[in-house]
Amino acid sequence: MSTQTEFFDRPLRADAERNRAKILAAAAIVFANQGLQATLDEVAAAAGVGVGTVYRRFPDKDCLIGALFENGVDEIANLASSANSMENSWDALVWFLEEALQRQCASRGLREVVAGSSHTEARLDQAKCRIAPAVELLVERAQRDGYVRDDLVTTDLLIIEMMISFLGNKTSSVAPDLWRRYLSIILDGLVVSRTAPSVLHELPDEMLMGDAFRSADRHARHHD
Amino acid sequence: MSTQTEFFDRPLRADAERNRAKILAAAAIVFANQGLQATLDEVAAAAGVGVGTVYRRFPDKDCLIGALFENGVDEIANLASSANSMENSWDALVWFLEEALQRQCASRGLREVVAGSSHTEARLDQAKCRIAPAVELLVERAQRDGYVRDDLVTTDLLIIEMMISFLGNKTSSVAPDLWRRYLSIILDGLVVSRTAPSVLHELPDEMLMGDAFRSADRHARHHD
DNA sequence: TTTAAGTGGAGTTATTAACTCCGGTTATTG
DNA sequence: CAATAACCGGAGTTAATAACTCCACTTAAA
Repeated sequence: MSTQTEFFDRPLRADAERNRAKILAAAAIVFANQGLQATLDEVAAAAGVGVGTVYRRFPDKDCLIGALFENGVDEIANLASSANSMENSWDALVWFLEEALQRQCASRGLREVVAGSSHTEARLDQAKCRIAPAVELLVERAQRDGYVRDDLVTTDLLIIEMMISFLGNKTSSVAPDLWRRYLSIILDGLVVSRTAPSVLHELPDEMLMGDAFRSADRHARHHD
Repeated sequence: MSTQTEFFDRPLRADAERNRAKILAAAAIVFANQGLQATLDEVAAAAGVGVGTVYRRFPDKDCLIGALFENGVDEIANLASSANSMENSWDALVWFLEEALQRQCASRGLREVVAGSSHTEARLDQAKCRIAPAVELLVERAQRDGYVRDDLVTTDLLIIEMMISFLGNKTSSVAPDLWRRYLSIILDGLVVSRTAPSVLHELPDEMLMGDAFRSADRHARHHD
């Protein structure tokens, strides 16, 4: 993180820069838990500053969202690119899904930015648009190499990511890694052939039993 | 549908009963498309009556939701029970998932009622509680019979249903049967062994290519 | 010491959605 | 064909919510 905000402007006063950092840190947590619909008043409270301070540093909500998530979205796009330069195409696919989903499942805000349409920031849309083509490449390569069933369409992967990250957000407060179970199951459904039971991925440990299930969405307040 | 609303009360006047039916029909459509957050004003408009008429027949929103979805929730619970009396336990599981998901994917309101916690109607919760145990039985039987991998936990199925129905709602306006693709993939991931590629379920036709994907959630306005 | 920069948070404004109210209409009944 | 009780529409009320502003006060830094 640089110690100043805009390169061609006077740097912020020390306390102002400190507050800016507090705001971003608080916003990361608040938006991760509640999604983009969280109030800037809540962010301010979490940061221990007044709303005014938030609005002085970030003209409006979208700017804060932009500043907060441009790295995250970019990072996911980069993951897909990096994966494309791995030697084994199946490992690349799995690696990408795990890395990308880990991030999106841990932050509802990030998921909504990647999946959604509810912001004005051009830089986010721009970064978002880099994701799909790279993922499509990943799928095509894994198909060519005979790992992935060939009736799969490249967009299927994007949809699967969307499903899993949705689930991940819903259950993150109760069982942060639960989504890995369903990723495993889906991966087993994507491969071309499985010769014996032993080839099945062992399902990740973390699971939800009985009552814990019901409490899962009582935790995730607000909408769906 | 009976021609009167309450058995021990004077029957409604003919026009009132007609309007009641119109309201329920309109509400079914509106809640299916928009989810439970739709306004009763919108329902009234869709029914071609005034809001007052809606509120005269249904004291509040929850009552309308209750009247509208008790059948639906009950029906899903019954599906699970019926499935349990089918001879082949794998067919039973698949049949239940297809039937239940068809209903929940076609109505965002129904999905929210089944998955969610945002209503006051006791009758709905009551019916809802019948679903989980029946599904758990289904899973256990299919596992005992060696169809389903035994590291699966019974609640996994409920979570899978939740994931798929979420996706189904998001894409229903663009590709109503798209969810079937992902059900197929997941089913392939649930079975204990697949001996050859030919054993893979053929993925359902309907798929989403390129641009259609982006437009999918622009259609599904509101929230997630 | 001076002052420009920064701060908090009460207050403003706009929107939204649930629900009420009442003057006018219509089905039913004797 | 009244008479009337039931019903109707939809403007209006109320309450909540969230984005954003404003200004009297504080503080870093030159």
